[in-house]
Order: sequence, then structure tokens, then C-alpha cells
Amino acid sequence: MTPPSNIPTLDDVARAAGVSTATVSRCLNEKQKVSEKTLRRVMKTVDDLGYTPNFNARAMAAKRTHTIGAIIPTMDNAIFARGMQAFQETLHDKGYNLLVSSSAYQPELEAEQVRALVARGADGLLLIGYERDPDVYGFLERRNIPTILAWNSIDGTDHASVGFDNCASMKQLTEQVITMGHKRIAYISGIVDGNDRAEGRLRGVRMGLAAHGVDPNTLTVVETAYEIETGARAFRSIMQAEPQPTVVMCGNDVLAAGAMTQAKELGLRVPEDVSITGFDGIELASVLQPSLTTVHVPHREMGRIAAEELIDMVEKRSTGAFRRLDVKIELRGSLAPI
Amino acid sequence: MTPPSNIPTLDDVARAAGVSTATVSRCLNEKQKVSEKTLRRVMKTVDDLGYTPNFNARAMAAKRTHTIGAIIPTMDNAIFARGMQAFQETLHDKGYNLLVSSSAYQPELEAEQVRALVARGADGLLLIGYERDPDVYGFLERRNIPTILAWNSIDGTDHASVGFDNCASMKQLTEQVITMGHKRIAYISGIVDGNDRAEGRLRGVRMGLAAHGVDPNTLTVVETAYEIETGARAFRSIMQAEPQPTVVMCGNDVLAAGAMTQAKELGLRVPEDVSITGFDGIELASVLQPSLTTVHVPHREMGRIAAEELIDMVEKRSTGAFRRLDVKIELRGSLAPI
DNA sequence: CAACACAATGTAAGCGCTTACAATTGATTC
DNA sequence: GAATCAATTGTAAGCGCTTACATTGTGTTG
Repeated sequence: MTPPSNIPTLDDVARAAGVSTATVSRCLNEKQKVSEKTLRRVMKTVDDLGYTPNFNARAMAAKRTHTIGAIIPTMDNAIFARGMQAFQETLHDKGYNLLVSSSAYQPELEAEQVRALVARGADGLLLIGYERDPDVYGFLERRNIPTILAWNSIDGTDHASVGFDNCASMKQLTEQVITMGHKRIAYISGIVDGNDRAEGRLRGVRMGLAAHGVDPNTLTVVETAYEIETGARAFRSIMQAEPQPTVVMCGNDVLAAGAMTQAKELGLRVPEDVSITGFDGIELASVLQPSLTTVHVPHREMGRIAAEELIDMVEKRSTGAFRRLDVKIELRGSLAPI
Repeated sequence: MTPPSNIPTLDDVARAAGVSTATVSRCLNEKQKVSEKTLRRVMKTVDDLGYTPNFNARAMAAKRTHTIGAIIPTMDNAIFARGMQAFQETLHDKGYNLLVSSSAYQPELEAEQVRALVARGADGLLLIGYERDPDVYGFLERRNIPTILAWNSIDGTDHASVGFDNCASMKQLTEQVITMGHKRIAYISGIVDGNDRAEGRLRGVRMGLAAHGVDPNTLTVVETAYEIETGARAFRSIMQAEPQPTVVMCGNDVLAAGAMTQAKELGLRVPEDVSITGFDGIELASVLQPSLTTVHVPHREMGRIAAEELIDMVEKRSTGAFRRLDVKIELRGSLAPI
């Protein structure tokens, strides 16, 4: 004896409209298979009853969810916000929903989230970067879940991806810095372990140095989490060394923001006493005083393309392409010639 | 004739372990009801087969999802990031998952998302602010979905909520500003329509003026979206008027950041030529130069409490409390006496 | 007008779980 | 040793949809 639930089901609609459940289902999903008269009547009943299809039942019967999952390292800072927004918008335009979770930069957590999203029936997945336990890729392949990787682009990889070359981009910025006469360079890096973007950027700096005959071993590197506060701390410790560097390059804009604030607190003028650079080109960079020299990444474009490509994969129009986007060095007030 | 899918199901596990599906289900959900020996054997089989429970099937059979839905106006800027992070962490600690969508400040979109989240089986919902179509509340009540409102707190409302008094907080800041001698005040407001937080803040400014005998009609108000760029534009248009205000108060820190950048561009010194204030106390405020006077909102605490209370409601330990949190005026460099 | 094609609708079998209830087991008691 | 009971396990009925297949109705054709 179940209490008569007041939540209308397909059955209720069918009964009220005097048709079978199959017909109602068709009205909802394949209108062209139903006569116009029936369609109108059924839709009116749907409205009258305030019927909403039960998503889980639907997913179960149809084995499609029109849902895409995304796992990003963090939502707490702006690095991924813009790109994910564009990703979401594009999905929405094409009739897909987005489920996001964050892994807090922890590989095991990411693996767990992959399973959770697949268990929820995600038709496809967006992951950040390449580096992760092969088991995860194995699982995805066995389950046949189209997956696209973003925010990085490494030569010689064949996985579907849309990103930019973190290493080459940072190398380019480093060469620019060196060209402006800087020799004593310090670098505040994000945590490299398990983060191929951070690793690539660090490698890019070293390659930039090497390309100009500077010994990469002279580079001071501090590795720390991507937060304003930790960026500030790293900057302080760097500037205690003797001789002080003439430029502190940062693994991203958030770290750079921390460095800039700390510079002011230490009474150092930017860029007269020390130059500072960032990476990403988030809004924060243009609000800083002086505004931040950074590497601008086309986040929105990356998000949009990722969505389009992933849907093509889900709908079997593509087997997964490799797309590399160009970045742009933004030279601004925080970097000056020596 | 279905192709033999390689995705293991409960049945597969049961067969392989030589028990019934009920027992496997118990091993997964109510370990205490199963003998230790069986439990071990079944769990090993689960592991060997790489079995993952199908979430949709589970939700359907159990009518519980351990999933909470949240709909916030935007993910694109930092206003909600910190609070949602804490909300998420607390949910996770208590064994719940979070599904977030953003409504882009559009009431119809929000209503649609509410239905979508409920259709997905969300056990409870977090919504921002009070103001929305009564139909939405009606729907939620009919479906019996516990819902908590956050980010605002209005006297005389009885809905479960955890927030702060936007109006009183802004009134307090306004009084502080007036006490410092400011008479010509301008205010850059967020879009008030459909946003009770923005509306409350604007009302708070007017009440603050009135309380000190300043005619609220002399207040210049520019209403615009919460973006750095629009904040900058609003500031420019305000400073073109004669006589210029001595202080530009802003509806949030993002607008204030735009105002500050624009002030520099116009060659105006802050706070010597014009004072600027914000609201929210996001990280951005402390990175600005000079650092921003703002109203600090305990976002993390709000997120945590919202999660705890909502779970209590879902698990029938509470019927929905009304919690008001205190804010703190942060007096910093961007505001000076006249 | 019988024969047929095609459009519209109906029937019913699952999808992979949870759980009420029934059955079995083994220990305990008298 | 029969009776009792708690602990453990099994049986099977759904949960609310989609969809392959069967059925019905309608207009065309020879």
C-alpha cells in the first residue's frame, strides 16, 4: 500500500490523455512520429498535470543522458572559470547539460570523480591535461566514454585534445624577458607533481634560458600552490636572497598578484626595482597596478571548441581531433628592460 | 539479442560471488546486515570485476540520491566561489554530492534549472536570495524538496535561510562614509530587478543617507551588471558630472575594481581625489592598490552552515531554520575622510 | 473491391538497482 | 530433542521510462 504520490508520471499523462505511454514518450522525444492532433492533446495534458520526466528513469531506459561531465582541478580561482563558462554555454546551445566537479589537484580524487560521472551516465568527459593514472584511461576506454583533454597541448600525443603549448608559450615569454636584458631570473612555479601544465611552464623557462646561453641551473625556483597568499610568501623568500633577481616570473596570474602585493609591502617598486610576469591573462592581470605582463590564453575559444569537438565525438561524427591554440604575449607595465 | 556488454552489473557480481543480488546490494549499502565472511568475498568480487553501481538505477530504486543541487547566478566571477567551495566541502564530508548550475541572473532560467535538478533527483536545493516566481516555491513544496536560501536575510521571512542583511550592512557602511565627512555620494549598483541582494544594498545606502539627514534623492545611482568593465564605464560616466562626488560606493568588489582602474586612467588619485568602497570582501579587494574598503561577508561560514542545515532538513532533523550572520566593515586605504 | 503500403498507435519487455517479505540457518532454551 | 528466536540470505516486485515489435486504421492501386 503505497501512499498515492502526487508526482505525475508518464502513466498518469497517458491515462489522462487517453493514449499509451509509448505515444506520450514519442510526443516528448520524437514529435515527428505522432499526429499533430495527438501531439497537441498530449502536450496540453503534460502542461495541466505539471509533468516533468524523471531523468534517472529516462537515462536508464535510453542509455543516453545528454550530459557531459567535466573535472577541473579547482573552481576556487579564476583560472578555469572563463573557459568552463564558454564550454557550458556551447553545450547548452547544443542541447547538452554540464556536470562539473573539482579534484583539488589530487589524482585519486580525480579518478574517483571520473567513476562517479560515468556512473551517472555522462555521455562524454572533459579532463584537464594529459597526466593521469593509465587505469583511468583504461576504464574510460572499456566503458567507451568519449573524452577530450584541455588546457595543454603536447607534441606527439594522440589523445583527443584542445589546448595550448604551455612549455613553448613560457619559453617565448622567457626569451622576451631575456631580450630585455634580464639575467638574474627567479620563477614561482605551481606544484609540478601531477600537473603537466605547471611542469611544461617550468620546463619552458629553462628552455628559454638555455636558448640564450644562460645556465638553467642558476634559476631560482620556488614551487607552491596557486594562491595569492602563497605567491606572496614565495616572493618574499625569493627577495631575501642575495643578489636579488631583477625579474620574478610566475607560473600564473594568481601567483603574480600575490607577488605584486608583496612587492609593495616590501617597499619595492614594480617594475623599477623588480619586474614581475604572470600567465593566463585572467581579468585580475589588468586590474593590478601596474598592469601585469602575462601570456594571454584564449580560454573562451578553448572552451567552445572543446564542447563542439566532444559533442562530435559523442555523436560519432569525429573520433577525436588534436587542436592547438595560439597564445599571445601581453607586454604591460610590470615588466621593464633592465 | 543484445551484444554482451562488458559493463558489470549487480547481477554479474552476485553470480560470480555465488550470492543473491540482495546480498550484494547490502554489502554495498548496509554492511552491518551481512556476515563478515560474505562481505569480504563479495567485496573482492566487486573489485575483481571492476564493478561500479549504476547511479541512475540506484536513484530510481531507492528514491534517494545523496545529491544536493545548487543554483547560483553566475560562476564567472568570484562572488560565489568561496561560499560554494565551503558548501561543497561540507556536503562531501557528510557523504553528499553537489550539482551546480548557474542561472545567469535570469529568473526563467533559474526556474528551468530547479525543475532539471529535481528531475535528476536532488534530495535538497540551495538557492540564492528570496525573490522568485511563487510557482517555483509551489513546485518545490509539492515535490517536497527541502530548500534553503542563502546570501540574503530579510526580517519577517520564514523560509529556511542562512545569510546576512544586505540592506543593514550597506546602511552601516554608508553611515561610516558620511561620518567621515562625505556629502556628495554616488553609487554604482548591480542590476536590482530580480536581485534582492542588490536591491537591499541600494536601499541600505538610501537609508544611511536618510538617517543622517541627507536627501536620498541627491544620490547619483548607476545600475549595471557585475563586471569589472561595466564598473569602469559607470565610474567614468559618474565622474563626468558636475560637481563630482567625493566618494563612489559600489554594489560589490568587482564593480569597485573597475572603478579603481578607471580612476587611475582618468588621472584621479584614490583616495585623495575620490574615495571608493566595495562589498563582499573577496580576495580581489586586498590586491587592489590602494586596498579596498569593503564589507566582509563570511562566505565560507555561510556555505558551511547552509550545507549542515540543508542536510538536517533532508534527513528530517530540522524543518528549516533562519540564520543571520554578521558582516564586518573593513576600513582600508581606498576610503579617506574628506 | 481485394490487396497492399504506410502512418499512427499500442503492447510489453526490459534498463540495474533497492527492499518488503519469505525462507533458511544455527544457536539457545527448557 | 523439540521449540524458539535472531541473524543471515533469498525471492521477486517494482521504480518511471524507452523502444522493438505487433496491431490498427487509412488511402492507393490494379
